[in-house]
Amino acid sequence: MELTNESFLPVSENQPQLPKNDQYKNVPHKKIIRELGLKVTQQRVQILEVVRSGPSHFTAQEVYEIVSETNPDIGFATVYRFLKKLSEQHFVTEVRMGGMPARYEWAAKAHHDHLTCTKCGKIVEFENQKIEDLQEKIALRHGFRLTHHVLELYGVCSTCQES
Amino acid sequence: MELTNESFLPVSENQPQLPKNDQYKNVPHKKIIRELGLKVTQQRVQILEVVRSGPSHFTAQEVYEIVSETNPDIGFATVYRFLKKLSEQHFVTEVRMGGMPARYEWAAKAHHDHLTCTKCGKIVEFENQKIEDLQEKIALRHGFRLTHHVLELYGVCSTCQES
DNA sequence: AAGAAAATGAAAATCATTATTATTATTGAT
DNA sequence: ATCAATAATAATAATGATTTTCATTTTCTT
Repeated sequence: MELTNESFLPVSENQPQLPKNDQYKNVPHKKIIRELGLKVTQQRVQILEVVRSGPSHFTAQEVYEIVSETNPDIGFATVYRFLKKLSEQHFVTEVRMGGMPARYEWAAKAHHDHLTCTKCGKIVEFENQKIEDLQEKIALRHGFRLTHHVLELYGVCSTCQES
Repeated sequence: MELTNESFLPVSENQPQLPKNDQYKNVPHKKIIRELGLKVTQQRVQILEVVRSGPSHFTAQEVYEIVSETNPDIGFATVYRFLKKLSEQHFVTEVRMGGMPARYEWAAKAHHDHLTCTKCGKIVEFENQKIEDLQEKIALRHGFRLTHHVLELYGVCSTCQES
């Protein structure tokens, strides 16, 4: 496979469609990969491109399929390994539920939590500073230094309540 | 295998060692199984006995091993299937992390959340009514009827911070 | 007690995740 | 720019948790 530095990324590399409040908004993929202490490879850049500009909640399989359109030679394990690295260092958040494959989400943007409808799967994102503050307090009270958290609310959305 | 109704449960069936605030404290295992819409079997009663009086965070494997001491003929799938039923109806909470086996917890007791040390795995339980209230508010604001939630805080405990 | 329906145990099947390995690509020093 | 050292890759295979299958047994109703 022969790809020049320019050719493999149809979309601009340095300004992916990230949420406005992403603290890494203007940081190129390559820089992030280096911050992780990893070598910059085409595959990783391509994966980051999808992760940072694609849908907000994705499985490794989904990322793999999207990247495959650009680079049919990429391996699933490569995607998986890299997502794991990203989540270890909290660049992405990993959420596991039921027997489902893990879902990932670019986490460097402003933090938020999820409200999920158990009937239709609809996901609403929300943020609540009061809850965040209370969490900090609780952690401190128990002598913990907080690194991250998972808050997932489950319920039935208004549409599904009608049936 | 022949077991009478009396013999397979060395510990009293109707008053397991449950937390004081368990809303099902005085409800016999059998009644709970019926509430689930399931038939009452020895196996399910035995599993409930372990789930309700055993350790607070357990894997299916752990329950299986404990029940096996009483009933060596029980199958792992039976334990697994029943725990799944229990979690579907929120009698137990299922938490999955990393590639680890799912951990379950009797959930009918007073609700609480977890603060987990990512270094040593120590788990601290806490409850915070303010957070619960805020969650309700958020759900209502989005038109959801809340059924349950998962709040897991991760950090480093005081002991591990020293190293 | 008898029949219909559900549950069980054992095993096989599935699926997500991780490890292995031979090959290829990246990096930093020349 | 080129080279050697090192890391990353793709393709498997391996692992391990979870789920399904199915022949048999048990429960629940009548």
